[in-house]
Amino acid sequence: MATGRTHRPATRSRGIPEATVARLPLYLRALTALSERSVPTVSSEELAAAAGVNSAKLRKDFSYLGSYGTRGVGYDVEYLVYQISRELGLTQDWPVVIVGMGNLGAALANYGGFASRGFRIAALIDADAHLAGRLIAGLPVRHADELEDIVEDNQVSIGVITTPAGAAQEVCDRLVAAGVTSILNFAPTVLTVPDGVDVRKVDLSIELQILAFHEQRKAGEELSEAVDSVTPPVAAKTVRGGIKRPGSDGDLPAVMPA
Amino acid sequence: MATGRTHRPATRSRGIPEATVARLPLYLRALTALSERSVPTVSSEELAAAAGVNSAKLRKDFSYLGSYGTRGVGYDVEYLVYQISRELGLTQDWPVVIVGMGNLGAALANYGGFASRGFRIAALIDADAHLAGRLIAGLPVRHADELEDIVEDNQVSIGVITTPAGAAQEVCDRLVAAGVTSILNFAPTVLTVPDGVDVRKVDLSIELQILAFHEQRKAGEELSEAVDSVTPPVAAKTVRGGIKRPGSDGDLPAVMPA
DNA sequence: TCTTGTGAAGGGGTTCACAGCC
DNA sequence: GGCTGTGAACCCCTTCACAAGA
Repeated sequence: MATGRTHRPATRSRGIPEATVARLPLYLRALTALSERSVPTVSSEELAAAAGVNSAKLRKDFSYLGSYGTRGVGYDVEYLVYQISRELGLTQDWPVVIVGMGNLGAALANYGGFASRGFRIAALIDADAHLAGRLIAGLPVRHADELEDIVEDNQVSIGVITTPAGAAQEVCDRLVAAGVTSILNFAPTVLTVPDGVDVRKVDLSIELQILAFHEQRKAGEELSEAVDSVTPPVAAKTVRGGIKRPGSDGDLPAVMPA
Repeated sequence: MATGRTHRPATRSRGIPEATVARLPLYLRALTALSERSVPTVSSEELAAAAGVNSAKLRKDFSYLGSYGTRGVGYDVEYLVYQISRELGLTQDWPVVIVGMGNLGAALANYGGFASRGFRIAALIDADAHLAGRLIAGLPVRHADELEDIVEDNQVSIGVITTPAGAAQEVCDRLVAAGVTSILNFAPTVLTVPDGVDVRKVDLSIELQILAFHEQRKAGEELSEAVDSVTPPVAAKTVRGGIKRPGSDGDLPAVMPA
C-alpha cells in the first residue's frame, strides 16, 4: 500500500519484508503492555496471541531482525521492545505536521498516541485564516501560507493530510516540494508523488465498503444454506457476455461520491 | 487483515480474491468521478491511472466480476459503476452505529462520505451520560445502555468503534452479542471476536510507525550513498548471537504506549 | 524437555505477454 | 489497429515441521 521507494536489492541482509514491518508496531504494542506489567520474558506463543497473529509468523518475523530469543525460554521483553523500537526508527522523535484542521485533523491532534514518544506535532496547519491562532490540543493553528517555512524550519519529513479531497493533491505537492518525504493521507483521493516519497492512506469509506461486501456475502449464504449445492449456479447470473447493460440507465443505484 | 469468515471453497465461481475486493472501492470512486463528468467509456489504462494501479491488475480484477468490457473500446462507465456497486453490496443501505463520541467519533459522524448513500448512521452512542441528547452531525447521542436495543431495532450489522482502547473489547462484545457481524475498529487494540464476525482496523500509530521505518531507511541510505558497495556490511552489526542485551536496562528508548 | 530459528512446501497476488475479439 | 481477457511465470508471504540449542 505504500509507494515510491526504489527498494534496491538492499546491499545484502537489510531486507525486512514489508509485511513484517507492518506487524512490528503490533508486536511493539503488545510488548509495551507486558513491559508495563513488568513481565520479564514471553514466549512466541503468548506474544503472538496478544498481537493477534500465529506464533510461526511471529518467529519468522523476528528472525529477520536477528536471533533475539532464547531457545527453551522465550524473548526478553525489555530487550525486544528496544530492538523493535530501534528498527522502526522510534528511538528518535519525528516531527510531523497535520494539514487540515477540520473535525478529523482536530481529532488526530488530540489523539494521545500521536503526541507520545516517537512522534511530535511540529505544527497544525489550515487554509482558513479564521482558524489561525486558535488553540487545538494546546497548539496554535498556523496558516497554510506558512507551510513551507514550517516544514523547512522544523526539518519535517512526515506530513499528515486531513484536508477535503479537493485540496489534498495541492497540499501534498507543497509538502513534498518543501522537503516532506512521507505522507499519511486521510483524504479520499489518490495522491501522485515523485519517486522516493512514501504515501500511506487511511480511507474510511473503503474500509466500510469492504465490510459491506463480506456482510452481503453472509446474508446471501444464509439464504442458500438450506438449498446449497442442490440448485446449480441459478439463472441469477443472467448477465455475462451476451446481454450486457441490463439496466444501465434505469435502476442505477445511488452510489457514494466517496 | 479481516478475520472471521470461514470462507468455504465458495460453491464454485463466487470467489473474488480479497485483494481485488479491497481495490473495488478505488475503482468505484474513480468511475463515479468519470460518471459525473459524463464520460461514457474508459479504457483499462485510463481507469487504472485514475485509481493508482497498473492496467494489468485492473483488468485481472474486473475479470473476476465478469466480462464487462468491450475489446478495442473499453468499459462502459455507468454499467461498471452499477456492477461494482452491486458486487460491494452498496445497492442497499447499511445502517451503522458509531460507538464512542470523542473527537474521532464526532469527526466520523460529520464525515460526508459516511452519511452518503450505501451507509446510514443509525445512531451515535457514548457511555458518558452528559453527552446523551447532544446533537452531533444533526443526530442525538444515545447512551450506551441503549446499545443492544438500537442494534436490534435497526437491524444494525456494521459497528464502528471509536472508544478509548480500554473500552473497545467490551463494546465489541456487546455489539456482537446484539447481532453486529462486521466491525470497523479505530481503537488501538486487538479485538477478539467469534467466528463469522469480520473485523477491520484503522490504526493511526501503526501507519505512522511504518512511515518512520521507511523514513529512517532513507536517511541511512543518504549517508552510505557515497561509500556504498565499497565498505562491507560494517561492524555496526555488533549485536547478534553472542553479546545480547547491549543496554537492555540502560539506554532504553522512550517507547510509545501506542 | 521446551521453545526458538529456519529450510521447504504451499498459496495468493502481481506481472507478463499474447490470443481473442471489436 | 486497439483494447480486453487470461494462461503462465514469477514473486512474496504464510504455514508447516523439525533440527538446533538452552
